[in-house]
Amino acid sequence: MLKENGKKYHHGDLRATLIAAGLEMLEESGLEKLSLRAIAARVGVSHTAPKNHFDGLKGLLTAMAIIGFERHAAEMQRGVEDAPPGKARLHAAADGYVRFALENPELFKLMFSSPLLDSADPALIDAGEASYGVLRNVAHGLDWEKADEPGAPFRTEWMLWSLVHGHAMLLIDHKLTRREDGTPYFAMTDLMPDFGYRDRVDPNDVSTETSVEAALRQKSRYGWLSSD
Amino acid sequence: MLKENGKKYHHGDLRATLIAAGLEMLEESGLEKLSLRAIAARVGVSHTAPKNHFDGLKGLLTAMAIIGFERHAAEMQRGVEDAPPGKARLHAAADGYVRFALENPELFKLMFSSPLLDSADPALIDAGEASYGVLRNVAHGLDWEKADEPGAPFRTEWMLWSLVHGHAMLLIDHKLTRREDGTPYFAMTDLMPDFGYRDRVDPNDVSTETSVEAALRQKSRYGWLSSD
DNA sequence: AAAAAATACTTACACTGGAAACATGGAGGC
DNA sequence: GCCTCCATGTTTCCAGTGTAAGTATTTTTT
Repeated sequence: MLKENGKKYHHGDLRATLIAAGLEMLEESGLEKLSLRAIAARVGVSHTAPKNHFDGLKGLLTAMAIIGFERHAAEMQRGVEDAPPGKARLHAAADGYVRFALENPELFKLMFSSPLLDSADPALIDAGEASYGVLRNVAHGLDWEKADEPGAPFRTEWMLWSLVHGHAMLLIDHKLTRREDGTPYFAMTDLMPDFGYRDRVDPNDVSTETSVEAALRQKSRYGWLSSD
Repeated sequence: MLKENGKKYHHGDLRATLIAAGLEMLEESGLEKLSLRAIAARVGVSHTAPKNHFDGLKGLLTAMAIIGFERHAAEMQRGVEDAPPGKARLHAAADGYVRFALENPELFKLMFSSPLLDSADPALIDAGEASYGVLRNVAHGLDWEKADEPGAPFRTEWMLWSLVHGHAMLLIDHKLTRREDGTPYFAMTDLMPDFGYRDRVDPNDVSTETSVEAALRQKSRYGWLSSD
């Protein structure tokens, strides 16, 4: 019933506890030093116990990345909802994207470290798409020179995503100088041309979609691929 | 003199051979599966032999990343020199940046995986700055709404770098759909607003530099930091 | 020729993730 | 109440990793 150390043989909610401990240790010691054995030890369980809940280390990391994408989406969505409709929402989403990356650098790197994750996990793909969807919604309001050229709206989505993701990555890797307090010198707004904004654009309206765009949308799941 | 297997005790040029073998195996099997022992085995040498030429695995990976930055710079520079002065050089450099990343995805990831590298290595920093310098030279010709706002030219450099780097990263991580033949759907030109271009801008002309920009330049070494 | 330095090897250690066999305890059927 | 089933966690073992210490060999210098 009770083991000599007072702990029960069955943990109760080992799966959630392992994920939480993993997320803690991830930001504490970095992705490189994270090990299955260390996480299990912190929880007070043998290093093979996680096998019952995850498919090895890769499975645990994947579960952690899913939480990451959910928080990432929430961080952006919160800003979007607090901002008035229009261009302010574009800026809120973009800044939220970078803010999350700066506040959770190791988790952010994990989320985009495909070789360590089970890229085929449907839950991971869904979480990633949901996160990307927030950015996608504001990108569809963007008005610029190439907003009506062939391949739009992917052209617009991917331009915005590349800009935001690149800035986040370069900041995390310490390739871009920051201020004394660690904040970036430029907000995403400062690095964006003064795009126009079309209000009330429905990203799911496919009535004007060309055949090429439709094929792209089917195939790409809005930019996310299910496997490498 | 000769060992029983016919090989000499001294290799001759072990350092260069290890780097070459590491670069081969990197693109063959990926960064995750790369090990010091495997590289040494391919060269036909004991797994501790590299210790005489590199500071452990981190040292070897750093040497490989330096080669990577040199090739990266060369790939961009080649395109720049073949293009006529002006905006064409911007496009050539940007496309070269992405092309290198797509042709050497594992090496590119290694170059920006700071925890695996010796970020303080002066040779690594120099190589990284030289590579960034190619992009920086064309960025200084860019003319856009914010080319004269506070913080320029860093504002312009970092905007361009973020856009290009983000697109390369997302393509490598298979987050953006590609064409059947593996090439991206959009060239960097397609993802850039129609920037104007000012010919004959000298990026090293500091005569009009503000004090803030000067401080940034001193501190950042043009965006590259020597340590994490 | 002798001494010194560079280079590579052998051995050993503390880690890692994973597989296999075993122990425990809760849940549902009788 | 009892008993079996099975989810859960443990123990033990294995192959593989990077690194350090001490040793052997070759080259270079003195």
